[in-house]
Amino acid sequence: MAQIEARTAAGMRDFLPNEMLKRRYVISIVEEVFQLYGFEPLQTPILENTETLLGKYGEEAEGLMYSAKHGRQDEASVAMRYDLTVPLARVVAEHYNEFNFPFKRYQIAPVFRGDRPQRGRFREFYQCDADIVGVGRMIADSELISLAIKILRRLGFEAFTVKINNRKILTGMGQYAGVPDEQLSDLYRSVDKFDKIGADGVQKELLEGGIAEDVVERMMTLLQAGGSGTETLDNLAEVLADYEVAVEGIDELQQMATHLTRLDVPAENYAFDFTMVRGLGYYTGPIFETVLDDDSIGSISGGGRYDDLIGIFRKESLPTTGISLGIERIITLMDERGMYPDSIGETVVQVLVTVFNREMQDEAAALAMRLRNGGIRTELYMSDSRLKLGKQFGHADKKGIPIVAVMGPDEVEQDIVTLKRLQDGTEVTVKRGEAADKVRELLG
RNA sequence: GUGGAUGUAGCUCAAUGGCAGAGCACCUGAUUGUGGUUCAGGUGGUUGUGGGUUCAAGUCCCAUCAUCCACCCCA
Repeated sequence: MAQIEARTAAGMRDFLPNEMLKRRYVISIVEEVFQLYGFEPLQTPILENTETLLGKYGEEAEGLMYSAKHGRQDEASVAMRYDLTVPLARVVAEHYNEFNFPFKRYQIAPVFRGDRPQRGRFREFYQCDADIVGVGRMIADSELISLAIKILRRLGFEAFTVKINNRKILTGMGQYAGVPDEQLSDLYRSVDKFDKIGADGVQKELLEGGIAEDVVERMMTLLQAGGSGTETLDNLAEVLADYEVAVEGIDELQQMATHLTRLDVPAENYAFDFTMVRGLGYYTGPIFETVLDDDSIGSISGGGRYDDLIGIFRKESLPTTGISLGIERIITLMDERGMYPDSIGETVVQVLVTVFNREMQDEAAALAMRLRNGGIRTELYMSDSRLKLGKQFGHADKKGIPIVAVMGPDEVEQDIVTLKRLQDGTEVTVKRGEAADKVRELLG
């Protein structure tokens, strides 16, 4: 029988133990800060009814969605979630009467997209979302930005900027430019490329899109008017004064600027950027995106207000805003920059208890239990081949276990144990009863 | 979905159409109470897969699959 080739499916990854330790470190910090801001955990199924997921996107979503089949054909079709936002909207509608609003939840969980894999782009990846349901005021959006900044700082990032824009302003600009509604998405797409293709590139695309030359000229001026001061907004408000929706959007950003100061967000950490669009069609108000000042990897967090989404599942919608941390990118960056504390290490094991020979097996097991009962993460050596201390030390070394315990005939006779710290070769003998405390001391 | 590049040992990669190799990793020993360093030896291959050209194919041709890169898209 031919062997089956051992490999993950396209775009899927294994996380081996040493990677898991890093991922868990990042996730634990993110989760801790979510809770500091009063968000509560939520878990939803990986599979949802296909109808739920198709919700708003129809055929658009179909191309990227994994459908899930089983032997029975006579049930409603289900598919794997491609984000955590649509399931949240479903949860809110389904459990509406069980919640007190505002409802603040976070969720860190895998999602699936049948995209073609590329660097930093996988078919299974983690999303890390915090959302506030039931508040239309700008304090909610502002708190999300404060939250994201707090998390990034805790993880060790310093030079970054949250770009802020408002869909209402973009809509107003579209009206100002005289772009018909059905061409608005083309306009946004071009504007969004500003970082990549520059002002000239955007200008060219807009002209090719059939927008009049003088309008393009004026739009280019508007787009490049970003900055963190509210005077930026004032200037924009003058130009767009005739477009109600734009005025509303500008006013929202002005409110946010005030809130952000109160929420410990310094002016150098955010900027209004009218070229920032974000792809999602469901945003209705403020949108935000975080980029590192010293790396071109793209955004490491993003979000915005989507007041209409819950309306897909309920007669009346609820104002909602949310933020998503690009945790896969964040982890990639932290790997590249070595931003993990040394304490994470390569293994969870703190001590390897060696087995001197088969006769000493029970003594070794007893010592392992003594250490475990003392709160030390302990591996008891086991092997089907000949027991050799050198091999056991080698095992500890390769695995990154910091301390090795040796208990040979001499130690048993004197009721002691030899502990060796591999890193610097420090070796001590202690009474067995004091082993756990001594290990803790050696670990520093 | 479009275009390009690359597939050789577990990993990183060599090999003018002419005996499939190196480094690292792994295993054994030097070392029967101690890892890393060193030294000696060893395991490991249907060269992604299927066809074709040739006396001869890792190498050339076709197809296919996979990976990577740039687009498209990115809920």
